[in-house]
Amino acid sequence: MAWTKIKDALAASPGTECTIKGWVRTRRDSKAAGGLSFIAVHDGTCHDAIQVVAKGELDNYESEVVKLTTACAVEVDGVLAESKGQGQSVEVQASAIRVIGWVEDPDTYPVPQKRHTMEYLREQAHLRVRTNTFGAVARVRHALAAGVHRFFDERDYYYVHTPIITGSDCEGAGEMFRVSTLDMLNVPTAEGGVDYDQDFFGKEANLTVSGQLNVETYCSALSRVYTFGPTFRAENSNTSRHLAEFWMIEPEIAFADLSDNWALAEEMLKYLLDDVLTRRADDMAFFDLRIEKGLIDRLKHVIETPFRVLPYTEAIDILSKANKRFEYPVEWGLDMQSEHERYLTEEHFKQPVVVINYPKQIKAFYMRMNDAGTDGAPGDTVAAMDILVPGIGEIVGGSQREERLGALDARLDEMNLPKEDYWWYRDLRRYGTVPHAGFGLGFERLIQFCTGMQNIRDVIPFPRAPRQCEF
RNA sequence: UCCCCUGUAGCUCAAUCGGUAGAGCGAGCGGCUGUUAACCGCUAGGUUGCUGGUUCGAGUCCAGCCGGGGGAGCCA
Repeated sequence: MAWTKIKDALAASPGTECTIKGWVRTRRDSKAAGGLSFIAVHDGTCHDAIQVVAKGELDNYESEVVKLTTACAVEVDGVLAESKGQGQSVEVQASAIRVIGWVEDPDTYPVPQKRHTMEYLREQAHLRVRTNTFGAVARVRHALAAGVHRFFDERDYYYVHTPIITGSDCEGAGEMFRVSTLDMLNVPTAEGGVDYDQDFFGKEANLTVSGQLNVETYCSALSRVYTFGPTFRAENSNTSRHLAEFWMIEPEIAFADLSDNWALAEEMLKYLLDDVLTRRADDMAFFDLRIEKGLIDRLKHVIETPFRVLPYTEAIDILSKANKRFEYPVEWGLDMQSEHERYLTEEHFKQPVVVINYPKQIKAFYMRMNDAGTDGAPGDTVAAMDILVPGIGEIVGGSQREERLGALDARLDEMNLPKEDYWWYRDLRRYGTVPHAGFGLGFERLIQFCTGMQNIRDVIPFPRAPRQCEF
């Protein structure tokens, strides 16, 4: 039962006896000295495969070893030795090779050892993790997720499991997926509409688009909390930066204002970048070499540079004076478009930028109203922030929340939102309300930022997007 | 949802003005070599996304449908 992980075998001393288990990447044969084969075997425990050296004297050399192809599963007994060849320090001199699982038809194996396009591999999502690139993405994704929990745990933030199914339709962050057990061919009606009273929950239910409103309730008792789970948006967006199902990290801090908020976001991003560069140095070196040249330097630059904090009003000023023709208009009160955000973070500042204090009309009802005249703005602003990073654009969106019941109600009225739908959210402002703030970080966009992967569908194991729900 | 590009061997792509379907990689077999993006030779592999139309003749032109990609919007 006991065997050695390839990660450990590669770090062990020559002379060590071991058994490894894994899958064949490549096999190269030599006729020298009665037969000699070099088999690269990987088991996913690290980026590299280990080289197994199989000699012709093995019992099953002619019958099995020389017939091994990419993806065959094998178990190898042997002793570690300093490699006589270039390219690796140690290798396994095999004393026995047992084939655990053959590839039934190597000619039609969908992921042979050759170059593939990302688009093709996306159609082979169940097999693509066997490639260098997707194995590295999977390990980096894990490292980032583990880093998120460690970061928060070290700072006394509690992980709160907010619900996936939500009965409130007031999250207001986009189109939702309906959850229902009603017979679609025979929908019960009442008063001209669907009678949701007969549905599973006795009311309309949807998949969550954000855990924020729920996590605020726990923030109002535990002080520092976060959620980290899947969220769902039924938007018909077809881009390399959007998914219908994606994971989001949403901390919420009590007794905090907007500056505490971006400080936490900046600290977390830098912590995670440093963490992944250290813990997954092998995979990050691969991304730097094969996916995006200069990736590691770019990330180190982000770690070392303080984020630039920029009021929205000032950002509009910079954009309107920029010597650049934009497709969309730049005007105070309009939301910034991708091209504007990209200009600020990629061309003007060339570093992550925290844009704060947006006009209230382009932001959500729960964001805290700023005092009139903040930043010299010509209109009302709210304590919102977006963090923009080169290459991705918006990676974090957050705000200080409106903790004053009167101001919150005024915003609900302004936006024609029925107060009764928000009864439990309003209760938080009635019973021991405190200033608090939080943000959402798109986990897949963070992985894109860390790996240089161009398409968000390639940093999640099984992407869900419009007309894409295979596997 | 909008704009643009695209669909040919397992994969990546050629195929001139509409005139008999090609290569590389991968795979199989053989050769060579402590090999490592190995190398050399041979072999197999095709309803050109689907349906219809124009034509003596369609991978190529036209229409519809389906799939894939890039950009935009929406956002994280």
